[in-house]
Order: sequence, then C-alpha cells, then structure tokens
Amino acid sequence: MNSVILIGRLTRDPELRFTSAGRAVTTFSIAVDRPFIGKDGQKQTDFFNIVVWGKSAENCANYLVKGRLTAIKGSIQNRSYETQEGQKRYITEIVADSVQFLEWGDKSERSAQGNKSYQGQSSNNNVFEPEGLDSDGFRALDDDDVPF
Amino acid sequence: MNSVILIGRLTRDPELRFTSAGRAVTTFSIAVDRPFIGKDGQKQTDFFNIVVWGKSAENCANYLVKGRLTAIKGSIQNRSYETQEGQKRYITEIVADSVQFLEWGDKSERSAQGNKSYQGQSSNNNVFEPEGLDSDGFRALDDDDVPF
Amino acid sequence: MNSVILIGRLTRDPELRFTSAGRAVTTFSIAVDRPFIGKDGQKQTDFFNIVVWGKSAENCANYLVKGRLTAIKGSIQNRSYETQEGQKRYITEIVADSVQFLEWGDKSERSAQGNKSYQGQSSNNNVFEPEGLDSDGFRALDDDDVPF
Amino acid sequence: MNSVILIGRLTRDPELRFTSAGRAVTTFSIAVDRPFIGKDGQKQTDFFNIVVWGKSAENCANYLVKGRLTAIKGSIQNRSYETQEGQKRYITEIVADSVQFLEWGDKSERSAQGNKSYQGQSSNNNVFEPEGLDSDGFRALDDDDVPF
DNA sequence: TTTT
DNA sequence: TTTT
Repeated sequence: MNSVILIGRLTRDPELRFTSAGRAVTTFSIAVDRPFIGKDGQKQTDFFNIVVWGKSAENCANYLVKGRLTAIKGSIQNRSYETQEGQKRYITEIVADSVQFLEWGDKSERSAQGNKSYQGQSSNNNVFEPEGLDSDGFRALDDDDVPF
Repeated sequence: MNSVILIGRLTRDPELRFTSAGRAVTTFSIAVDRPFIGKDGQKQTDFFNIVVWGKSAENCANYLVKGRLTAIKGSIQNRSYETQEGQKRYITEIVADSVQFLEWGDKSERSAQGNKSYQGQSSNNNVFEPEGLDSDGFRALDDDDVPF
Repeated sequence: MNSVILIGRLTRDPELRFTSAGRAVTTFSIAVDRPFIGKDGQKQTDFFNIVVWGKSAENCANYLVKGRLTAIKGSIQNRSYETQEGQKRYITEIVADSVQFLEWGDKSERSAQGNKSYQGQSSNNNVFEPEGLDSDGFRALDDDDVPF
Repeated sequence: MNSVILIGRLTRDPELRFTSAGRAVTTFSIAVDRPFIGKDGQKQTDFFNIVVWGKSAENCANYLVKGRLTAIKGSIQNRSYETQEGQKRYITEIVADSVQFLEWGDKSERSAQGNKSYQGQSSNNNVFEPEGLDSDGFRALDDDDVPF
C-alpha cells in the first residue's frame, strides 16, 4: 500500500515529453499549503514533483497551466541519481495515476508562458530519451518502468 | 489536502527522542514494496522516513521493532538543511498522525539490537535539543512545530 | 485504518445543530461524480452524507452553501436506527475530520435558501437533543460519541 | 475523487461469481475496528461490503479466508434496489481496485467452511446472471459496469 | 431526497 | 544507510 492524495496549485506549466517508445510523460510541481501556520506567523507550503503517464499526461499538458488547482491521486516513489560531482542524490516524486482538475479556464486565461512543451504529438526535439539523463536529473525511463 | 497511507516493514528499531519542552518524537524508516517487479526482474522497494509525535511516538518506541509490518497514515513534508560542508539538502518525510501495528509479538521476539532508544520517559542524554542539529541532519524542533 | 477522501459539491445547504452538551455538529450531503460514464451514456454520481463535529462544523455552517465544491477527509461509519414503523434501517455516513473549501464566494453569491440553520451559537430551538431522534433519523448523540 | 482505504478482517469466506460475459467478481465483508472504544466501554466495529473485479477477484477467492487481515484500496459506491415489498433500499459498497493480503497462511489453516464458492473457472451454477437479482439484493451486473 |  |  502506497497511496497519496494531494490538492495544490501548479507552480509552473506542465512539461510533456515522450519516451522513445512513444509513451507520454508529463511532469509539473504543485504547492500544497499546510493546514496550520508556522510559529513565525507565515503560511507553510510544501512543493511536490508530480509525474503523470499515458493519456492522463496528455490531458494535463493540454488543460493545466501554472496556478491551477488540482487534486492528485497516486503513490510516492524515491529514486537516486549521481550528480556530476559523483554524489548520490535522493529525490521523491508523486507518480499520479489520476489528476482531477478543480478549476477550468478557457485558453485566454492560460499562462502567458503558454504551454510551450506541448505542440502536437511527439514533436521530435521533445523525445524523452531512455538511458539519457534529463537536465533536472530526471531519470531516463523506458516503457517497462511504467508503474501501473 | 495532503494525505498519505503506507504499509511497510521497519528497516530498523524506532528511535525515540524528546524536545526540550518534553514532547516525544519517534523516527524510523519503512520499506514499502511496489506492486510490480522491475524490468530487471527484481522486486522494487521504496524507503520512507517516518516521524511520529506525542503519545503515538511513545507507543511506537514501546511496541515496534525492526521488521514489523505497520500501516502509517499522515502527510508528506519536505524540509531542507545544511550539511556540515555547507550544502543544502532536501529531505522528504512522512509525518504520521496514526500508526497501526499489523503484527504483534512478545518481547522475546523483539530485535536483538533491542529498542535501545527507549529506556523510560525522557532520560537525560536523550533530549532532542531545539536549535541544535541531530546527527542525522534531523532538524531541531520545538513544540510549535507540531503539525497537528 | 479507515480513511476516506471525497471531492464533491453540496446538494443542499449545511445544517448545524448542537448536542445538549453544546458540541456543534453539521450535516450535509455531497454529490461525487464517478470517473466513467455508465453504459446508458449517463454520468454516474454517488451521494454521501457528511457529518462534521466541533470547530470545523461551525466553519462549514458559516462558509459552505449548496453547490460549492469541497474536499472531505474522514472515515466511513455505519449505524442503524429504527423507523417509526419499527423497521431497522442501516445508514452509512462519512465522519469528516477535515473539510477543505475548494471554492470561495462572498455572501451575496450564497444560496437563496440562505444558511437558515445557523443563526448564532446554540439558539434554543436548534439544540440537538441527546436520546431524541432527529426528523431525518439522525441518531441522538452525546459528546462521548465524538469519534476523534 | 473518491478514495477509500480500509484495513480489516474478513467476516466470512469470499464468494466468487462470474458475469455472463465471464468476468470474475468476488464479494466479502470486512470488520474494521474504530480507534476508540464507545462510551459503553465496548470496542466499536464497522462492517463493510467489498466488491472486487477481474484478476484480483480470483486472487481473493483463492487466497483469502474468513478471519484474514487485509488492506483494501478502492472507492465507495451507493446503489439502490427495490425490496419484494416494493420499498427502495440503499446500500453502500466498497469497490476495491487493490486488495493487499496482510496475513498469509497455508491451506491447512484455511476456514473449515472452505472456500466453497471457488471450484475452478466459471462452474455453471455459479454464473452471476445479468439482469437477474442476487439473493443478497446484489445487482445484476454486466461488463460495462466495471468501474475501472 | 440530490450538486455543477 | 535499508525490511520479510
């Protein structure tokens, strides 16, 4: 059992890529407020990296923009990678198996930055190359890794 | 909304400490198997750091040992700290508001390492000093930080 | 472990009452859409009875109205009661320990029916009489029943 | 969003049936203890009807018996049916999309009642007839109803 | 008995 | 740094 539910707002537009086998994967980050303020009187917020696969990944890329409120259901996963200095880093991600949009807007309301990462299915410079390593340290994935 | 439920086995005996205000805090780690095996044919497992406060912290310290199966309900929180070399590290923890024991055993079955961290309420060398920094990089906490 | 999370819209204004000991309890119902349409081509929706206690009950009565989107975290509970004809009925309720408002509006947007059930703390004709039985078959409760 | 997680013990052996299209469906009931005792000093327990579909239904029928501890992840669904006296009844079920076995035993430990409902794939007198109505008021289902 |  |  590994079940997570989060409600929060996108901190940036979602980013859609594709594995070399053509499987869609979208990543974004959400801000989730804690229910109580800190002792410094400030609101406390946690930020989580979200990973979405398949058809839901395409929906997120098409309809979500920075600032939108969403509900995420999925599981927590950890993975490690090596920095360029050879240090091991651990990163935690939420692999969403369901993303519910809690706010809808028409395209004119969409982020000025646009949704640059999505311009039709699998434009070439957008391929998510397996065995490579993303600029954010995002692990190369191929389709066998799909966790559902 | 920030809700997590995990079922897994303790990877070590729980460790109980106290804030300077006397609030109990127990930490341990659990291993949670993923439902599907990896493409290398190996079982996949995630490890999570669990933090428990108050009365439940004392119960965990008293009854849990390495290897035991438990169900955790809580929320995910991120925090950062500085290493001794001055580098910023990010860590993700599950702050449990409820821990359910799924296996019970009598003391003779308990881990050979024992439950060394708990020898009565608040023995002096066990105080969790606020504003200090734990050997594991565990942030100094005082009672205002209690997240529930 | 008994944990439920629902996101849905209020089907009516919330109703606030008080136990004879003065503890606030608010009840309402939410409509939750299923992710897939039925084979008849119709959207499918489940309706759930929500029960909220204490301070959160007062917040719900003060800020929620029919139609508003909310996220509920709590547990499922079953109870039975006798109808006036002496038949045993079973009812399932969600006892919320947290209600998150996903839409906010000012009072002018509030339901025309108003929020008639809440007119200040514990007005006399609003007391939720223990050992009595509510018109909706809502069990008389006293404060020892509070499940958290 | 409609997400439920329960941990409890089977109150009877699971019952496996098949839709006329050959889809497996297993039903059983679990007892879930509440965290706090009632004001009468008695442990409080809720009972929930669980419905499992597909491959997981067959696993439950093959490996679960009365008394076993399980963790259920799924969603709550309500449905209504008419009694023979023409009265409308509402029933709440947990449709499980995942069932985790928390206790394993060999067959000799299995319930004396056995697991009578499962004797090979789709024995004829075990077909779950669509458009019919089960003795427990269980709605006739065909495969389009599968909720995932 | 049901909401957008 | 990991558990059965």
